[in-house]
Amino acid sequence: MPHAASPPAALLIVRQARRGHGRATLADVAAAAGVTAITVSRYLREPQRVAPDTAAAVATALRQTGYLPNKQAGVLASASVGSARMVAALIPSIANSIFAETVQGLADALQGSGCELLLAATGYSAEREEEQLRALLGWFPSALVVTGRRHTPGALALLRQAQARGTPVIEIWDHHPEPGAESFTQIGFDHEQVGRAMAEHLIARGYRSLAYVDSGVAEDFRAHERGDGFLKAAKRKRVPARRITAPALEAIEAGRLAFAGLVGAKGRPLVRAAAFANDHLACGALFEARARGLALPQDLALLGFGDFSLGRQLDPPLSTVHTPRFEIGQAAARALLQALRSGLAAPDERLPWTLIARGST
Amino acid sequence: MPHAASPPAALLIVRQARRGHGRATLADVAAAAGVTAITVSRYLREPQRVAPDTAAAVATALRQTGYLPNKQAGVLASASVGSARMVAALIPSIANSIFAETVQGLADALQGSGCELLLAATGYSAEREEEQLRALLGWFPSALVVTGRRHTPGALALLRQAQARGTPVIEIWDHHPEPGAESFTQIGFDHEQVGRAMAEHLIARGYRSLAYVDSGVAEDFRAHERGDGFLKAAKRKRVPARRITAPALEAIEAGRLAFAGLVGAKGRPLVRAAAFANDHLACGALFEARARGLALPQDLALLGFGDFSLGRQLDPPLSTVHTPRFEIGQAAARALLQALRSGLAAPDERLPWTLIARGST
DNA sequence: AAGTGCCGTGTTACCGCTAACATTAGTGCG
DNA sequence: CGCACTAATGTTAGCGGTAACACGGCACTT
Repeated sequence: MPHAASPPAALLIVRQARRGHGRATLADVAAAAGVTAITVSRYLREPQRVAPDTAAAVATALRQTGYLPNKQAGVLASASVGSARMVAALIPSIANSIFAETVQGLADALQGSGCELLLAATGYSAEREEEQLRALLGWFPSALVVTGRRHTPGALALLRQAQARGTPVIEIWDHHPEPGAESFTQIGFDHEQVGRAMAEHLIARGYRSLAYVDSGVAEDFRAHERGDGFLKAAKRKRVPARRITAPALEAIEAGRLAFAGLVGAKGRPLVRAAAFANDHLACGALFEARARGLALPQDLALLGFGDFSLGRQLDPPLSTVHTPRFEIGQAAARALLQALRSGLAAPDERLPWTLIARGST
Repeated sequence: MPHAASPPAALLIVRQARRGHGRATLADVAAAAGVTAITVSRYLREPQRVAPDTAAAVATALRQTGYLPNKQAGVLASASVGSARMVAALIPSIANSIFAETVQGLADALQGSGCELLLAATGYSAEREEEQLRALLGWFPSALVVTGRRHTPGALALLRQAQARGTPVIEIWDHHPEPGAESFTQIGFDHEQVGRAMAEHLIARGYRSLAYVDSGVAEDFRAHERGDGFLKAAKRKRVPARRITAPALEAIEAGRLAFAGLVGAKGRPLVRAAAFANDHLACGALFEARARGLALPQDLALLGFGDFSLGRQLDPPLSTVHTPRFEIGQAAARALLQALRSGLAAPDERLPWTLIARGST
């Protein structure tokens, strides 16, 4: 068993400094201002607690030294959860405009409160979500924003742990509270309900055979759920409906190709109307339909999801479901800031969507 | 002057723990494994340096305790720059698909190396960039990725400081090395050159009066530079060219409205060809032109920028400039990882773009 | 005049982890 | 058998900041 080391006195002087960076520290500022570190620290956090002339001296010293606080040290020292003012967000894909806009909303709303955003993409993989979550948690984020309500058991355990420690956990883009099972704050909407509404819209318009063109991304649960709702509603109304899956390609192109599944050998549509997992797919199908000389919506009605700006500009303009994608980010920011302030989990928020009937249905 | 406090011995016991969170620390794991903290720390960083049976005990203890390393503490302790494995990125807008894809490329390429991404949007404002930069630097990121080569003096000073301390600084989406002025690693392309190529393409096609429709975003320097190059090249070839500015709206809509500036009172085009700051603007103009019954490209040729998937699907398909938007992110990640490993600034990279002539010119 | 309370600032310890050095046992070698 | 050397682990002292408490001085009581 090793014994206690007795360091030679000279060593204390020899030991070289471990600071690799050249940045000014609180102590440097304090020295310049003729006070101690804690006074500078107080000035920065509660300026009214230091005397006016001390404050002036500190302010000067801060300017002279170009001090930038080391947040790592700050978080470590005030170990209370939430002090980090850093929010970790996990989304399926950054390149997907839907999530990009949500992140924009989140970032915008956090900006004012001095929170930084730690972002990671899961590529729609639950396993990668868990992995990323583990990495992000290493930074002790003040809050966690994850997409959807489906997680691996491991990820779920991590999220629950975090929540138990007082770190708000927000699930975005979904709203499906399960009675009994306590869960995290959900901010979004019910995708099955949207799917039902899509089917009901088409049926109300008089279309009597339907299709739902699902996303080619196997783990896009929310798109699948809309499909479930769609088929369920059609079944209830006794209208035949099928589900086909788009190829896993760039979405407009995928929509073009998926169109093949909607027409028979003679090029005539097999269904009267089709709903799509997203507007890009629908636009692709619309382009293809037009290229083949179909009259829309007489020969085939098309209904998108997402209300991307493109759909509005087409001929006929695409009927679609407007989603609060920017608002989800904003609401998530509001919810987590409130949770941080109050210490209580923020309430779920069901955000409104709208089915916008334009020319294509 | 206050004196040194002499804490009563009892106090040492009474003092409550400052740990607010309930997470296992290295010491907890060490206790469970019957070793000291440093051994666990070694196991995690250089497993080959601990004896096999110790390693086994530590591994078990890690599993039992569900230990997650506290990266704040780790970074603080190993104060060497770059140890954070966290990259801060500043982009104009997350919602803009161009930058979203770049961030996706960055995130994808960083993923493997265990780097986290700290993201902030500047909203195309240089002042906000400086502000955000200041905030991000508080986390001691291992590397900085900023967009473009124009910064406020304050931001520039911060970037230079960071670089001087050994933090790689990468400017993306631009490539315009100024001889003499040493700057940061630039990864992108020369926008003025692209603008020239756009004009030359249109002139080569035989169009003898041109317009450049600039972005409505006042601080989109790169779009302006393309316009500069465009006008310069036209002037050199003695072809009349004007610059008009799109309204600051959603881009497709803005393109529709900008179209008004391209036609005279009688609805006839004032120019033979127009180039646009981005594909969305061009698509908007294309929609409007088609709606007014113009023949494209006979009555008016349209040239976009960016090669968004939409343009490929239109009739006529949009001629455009393909940009390496995903690759810029990837290259930035590669560059900064290399810089971190080597300790030297990574070399500039000029990434290739391509002018793709489709049907609209 | 002594007690009370507050104001402004300082001292100390500690957050969780790691660099630097210390210490022990074991191994090879002349 | 003593010595150098290595392998494995430990001790100590930080990193830069903040919580908790200490303490002198002053104003205000009574």
